[in-house]
Amino acid sequence: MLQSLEARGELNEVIKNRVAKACTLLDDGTPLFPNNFRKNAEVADVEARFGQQDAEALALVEETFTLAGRIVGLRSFGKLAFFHLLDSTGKLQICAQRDVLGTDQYNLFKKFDIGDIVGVTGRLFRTKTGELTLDASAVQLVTKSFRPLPEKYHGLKDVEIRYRQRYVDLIVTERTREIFAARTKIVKELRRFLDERGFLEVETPMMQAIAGGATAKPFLTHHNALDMQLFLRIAPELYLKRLLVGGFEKVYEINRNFRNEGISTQHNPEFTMLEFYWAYADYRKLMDLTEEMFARVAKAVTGSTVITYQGQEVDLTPGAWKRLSFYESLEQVGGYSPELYTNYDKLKTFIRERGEKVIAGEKLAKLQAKLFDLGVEPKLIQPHFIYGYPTDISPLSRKNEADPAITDRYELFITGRELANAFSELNDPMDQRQRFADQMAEKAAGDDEAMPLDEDYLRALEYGMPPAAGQGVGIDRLTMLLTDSPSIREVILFPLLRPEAEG
RNA sequence: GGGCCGUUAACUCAGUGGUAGAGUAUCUGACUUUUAAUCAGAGAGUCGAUGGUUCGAACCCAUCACGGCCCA
Repeated sequence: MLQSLEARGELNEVIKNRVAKACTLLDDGTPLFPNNFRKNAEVADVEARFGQQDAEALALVEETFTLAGRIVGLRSFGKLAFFHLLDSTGKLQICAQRDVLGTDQYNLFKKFDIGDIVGVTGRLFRTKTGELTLDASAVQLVTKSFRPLPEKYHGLKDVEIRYRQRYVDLIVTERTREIFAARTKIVKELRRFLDERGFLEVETPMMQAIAGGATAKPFLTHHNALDMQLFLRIAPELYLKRLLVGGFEKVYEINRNFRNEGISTQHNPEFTMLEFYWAYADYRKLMDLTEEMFARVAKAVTGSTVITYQGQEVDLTPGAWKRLSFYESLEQVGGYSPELYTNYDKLKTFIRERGEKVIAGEKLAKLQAKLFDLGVEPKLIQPHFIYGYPTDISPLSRKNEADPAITDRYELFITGRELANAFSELNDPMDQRQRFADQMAEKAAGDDEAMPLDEDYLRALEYGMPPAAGQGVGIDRLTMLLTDSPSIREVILFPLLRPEAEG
């Protein structure tokens, strides 16, 4: 181990000391990585049972507890020491006294380091300062730690180390542990919400021969035995809708999508989406369901439907959500006139002047979408459903019956970001074939994000897909919102980073 | 892809051209109720990398790497 550390230039004084100490432990017959230790309690249980009891009440408790965890924050006084034991449920103070442990056990304890995983047994008491503490009558080394933990007060600040060595971040940053616990809670609560309503959770292919269901660049991979080019999926949409054809009326999937695009505070190449489809419903019904769903999850995670994100209050209480059509939002929120957004040349100039790229031959609807991104989206802080998107940029959505130039589709915006995309599904195979054809034309014209034609999907529609509404919800962004995290990397355990520089 | 900022001890950070600093952590000693324990002492560095300017570079210049924020 020393040689490999030396070779990587990571060997320092502290590690050398710890290795030397470990050697003396081994010489004394103390294994560094034993597997015979068994605990019988967890910090949170102890806290829950005795957290409220005073010193007198605790003195009457004869039960002993055996806990395991990592030593964090050691304060030593010669023949007495206090430290905190961190397990997956929390922290508990441990008191190690020579008079209680005996000289041999105490001397053994003195060889432990901050960061070591240890087992302790003892009774509970309350210290002079009133903290619930376990008075150790036995200690055991469970796992030796050779690397020093970051500074106890400032913690780990270097975001690069926090993301690359998330294991260290999780040990020392309580907030990080909270965020990922919240993330799990969010996903569980979404599942519960959908399960209660009869939705069936399914898993559809992540490796797809045709990457459809969204407009995005895919990752390419290869299957050796079949000698076949495959894409990592950009969306599960077309497979989930095949299941509607197959007769499942309510389905959902929570899983990863992969999009080969830039990285930012709101984009990670792999991200998690909830997509669900509901037969015999339409996009209006989904709006109601979504308000209820978000409120439910917010309440489960934060305790309230009114939350704070980066200092701004956001009201997720059902009924408080605004509904605005796409064109209304351009006028009312963006302050743009129809003279601007319906005039192709004017709009093109306007957008270019504001630094957005315009590709030659782009349709008016695409320019309108860019105008929306520029001047409307950032202003939608409170929850807004923006509905009635142009048909040209909604190739899988059902056309509005009164106006075929727009679709029965909405996007949900909160804190100036898109959180969800939903629509009444297009189930007319002839219309869908035409939309794919339009997309292929755009692809030919140079739009490398345009959707490919999926012949098998059309075949499925030709068997008949019931009218349905479906929605995709970005789980990472929802987690950002509910954990008040400014960057998507704060809510992804191992965000994508370039390889570490050598040496 | 572009702009700005960062990279100094294990961690958090000072250090604007003249021998590399502090706190924490570590080691030694004292200490049985601390919780950023306290007190005394010690050790610990490829100043991200490479090149250049200079008598002399952590510091100035160039290139590169990694990261952050903003823009595309």
